[in-house]
Amino acid sequence: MGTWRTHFIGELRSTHVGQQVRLCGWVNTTREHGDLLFVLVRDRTGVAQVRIQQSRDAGGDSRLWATAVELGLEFCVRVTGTVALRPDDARNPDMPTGDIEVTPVEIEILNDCPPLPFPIHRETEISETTALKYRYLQMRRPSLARVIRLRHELVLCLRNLMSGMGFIEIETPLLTRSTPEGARDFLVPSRVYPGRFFALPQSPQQYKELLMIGGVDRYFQFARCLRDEDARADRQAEHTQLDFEMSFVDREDIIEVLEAIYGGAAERFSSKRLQRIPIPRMSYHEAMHRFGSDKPDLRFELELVDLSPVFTGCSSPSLAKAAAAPDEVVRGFAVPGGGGWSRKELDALVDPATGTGGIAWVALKEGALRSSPLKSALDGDRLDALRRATSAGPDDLIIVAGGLRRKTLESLGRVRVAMGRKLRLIDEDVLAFAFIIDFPMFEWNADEGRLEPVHHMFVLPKTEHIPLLDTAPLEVLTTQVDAVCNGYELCSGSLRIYTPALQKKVMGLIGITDEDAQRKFGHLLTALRFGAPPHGGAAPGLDRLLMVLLGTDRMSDVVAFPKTYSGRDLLMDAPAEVDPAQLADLHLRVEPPREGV
RNA sequence: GGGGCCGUAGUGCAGUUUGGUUUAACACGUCGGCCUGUCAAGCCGAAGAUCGCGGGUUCAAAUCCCGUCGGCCCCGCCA
Repeated sequence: MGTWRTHFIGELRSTHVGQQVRLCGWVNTTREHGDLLFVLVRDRTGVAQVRIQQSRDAGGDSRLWATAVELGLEFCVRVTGTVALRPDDARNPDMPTGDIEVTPVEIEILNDCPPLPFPIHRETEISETTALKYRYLQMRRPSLARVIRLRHELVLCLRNLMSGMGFIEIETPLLTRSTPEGARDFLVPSRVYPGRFFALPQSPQQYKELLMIGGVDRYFQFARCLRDEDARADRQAEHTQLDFEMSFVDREDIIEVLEAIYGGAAERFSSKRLQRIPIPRMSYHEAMHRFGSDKPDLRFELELVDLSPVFTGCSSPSLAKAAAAPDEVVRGFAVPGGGGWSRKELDALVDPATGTGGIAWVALKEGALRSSPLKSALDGDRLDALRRATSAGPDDLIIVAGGLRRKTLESLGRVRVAMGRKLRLIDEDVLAFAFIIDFPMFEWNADEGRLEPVHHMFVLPKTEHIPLLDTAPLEVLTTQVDAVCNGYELCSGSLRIYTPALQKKVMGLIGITDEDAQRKFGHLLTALRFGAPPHGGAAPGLDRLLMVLLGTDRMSDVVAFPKTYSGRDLLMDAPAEVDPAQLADLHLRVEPPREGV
């Protein structure tokens, strides 16, 4: 405990009565009653009451009183005194330390404190700007303090778990090289090599493969991953992954590790119950077609169904085409009770700015068509067929979309989630984990006219699909496995390509020339030649895991010092300009932003 | 790159739709006073706001318009 203090405040109980204690902390609140003053002092473990009396004839101490009345909120103090039992009628059963109070012999003001930008002891809402600027004060509030502590305990638990399973923790460089593909890199200019740059890692992907080639066999690390892309509520420029990799394994072995991680974390750190045990698996194809997402929220239904038969040969040219074309779909679902929604509510469903363009709706009233932009296409018995296909009730709303497969399914998926929220179908006490498997290897990038990897170029295809690389690369499925929960992607993993020939072939398919491959990935291709073992791994995101365990939808709620939506650090005021001499050292010259670029 | 919401004392907010009876309200905090068992203590009083910034419309702007800055959220982006 050291010499500064004898006890943590939150541990004081009636068993300490009579003991001399010395406590350090902050003034949580003060309450003055003429001759009697109550000061609540708080440290990270809790709050306890200190009682000071003024009148000497009642045992008061004028010097002590003079100090005590000076105390303001959040003064940093040390209190030396005796733990006393409170009178029976003055105990506070709502307070862990509510049976006792401290009678001080000395109160030392270690540091005073100006009026606060926001209250600490009362957890009022704070604007994001103020909260982030004074994050160290927000951290004194029990709610954030608890999250930060929980994050530590989760990390500790996972570290022990990984070590127990034979993984060893290895740090990989933060200063590394930029590689093509993937997100935009954060760059660090080299002073020693003019015109050259380090990149901060988007993930330790190549290093961990090199560790396997190095015979490490089982590696893990809590890795910071940095990507210079725009934020989302669940996405910061930097985040942490429990990165791991293992040799001589199948996909099943990776899933086993992930089950241990997620099972352990959910059991120890969440009061929510697992929806299904063991964690169910679903193919990418099934997830996209049933839920319109590769990270489906399985806490509610509203599943997408095939509506092609309903619209085959209908009078709407786009739906008729979508029902027939092999690369298009027509799907939809019924929204219970949505038939009576206003035109405004219905129009809000279809907004290209929110990624729900191309959505159509059919509003029913007492089983009949109330209104729909598809009215003319629902001639004859098509309306009945649509009702049957979606199992729609008489006053439901039916959501319909047809068009290019991926875009249409994703639009439907967004509407599905919006409807799940609007109708409050989501059970907040559930953790609906799933493993998504059998991802395609590539998707077609129409803008650039080339194949690009769905995950990354190191993913090993399923063995039986390797021949398809030559004949039908878009049909190749891989060993990738994603862990999802409550609509969030928590983790991505896979077996990796471990022969130089296959790796070169995949690089060629995505348009990397042999020359480029050698220049940018020569280190890896060379390493693969030296008896690289079959290997694979995954990288569970720590921040997102905490989010679902705690039930928050904002990553900044689980990070000690988060950035703003636009990527600034309001506390340190970063990014910031630097001294011209620093730029000169780095051989850099700053040009003002160009207009309209 | 595109779209939406927000910005009013230290903090959180009302007022903005329909410009003028508003001296910009309320709560917490701050300051002063009262109070011997409070625990979101209570009671009385006071100070504290060029309504994010710039421009415009108008007899008159927190309120309407344009621009800009900042925060939040979505699409794109994020292997």
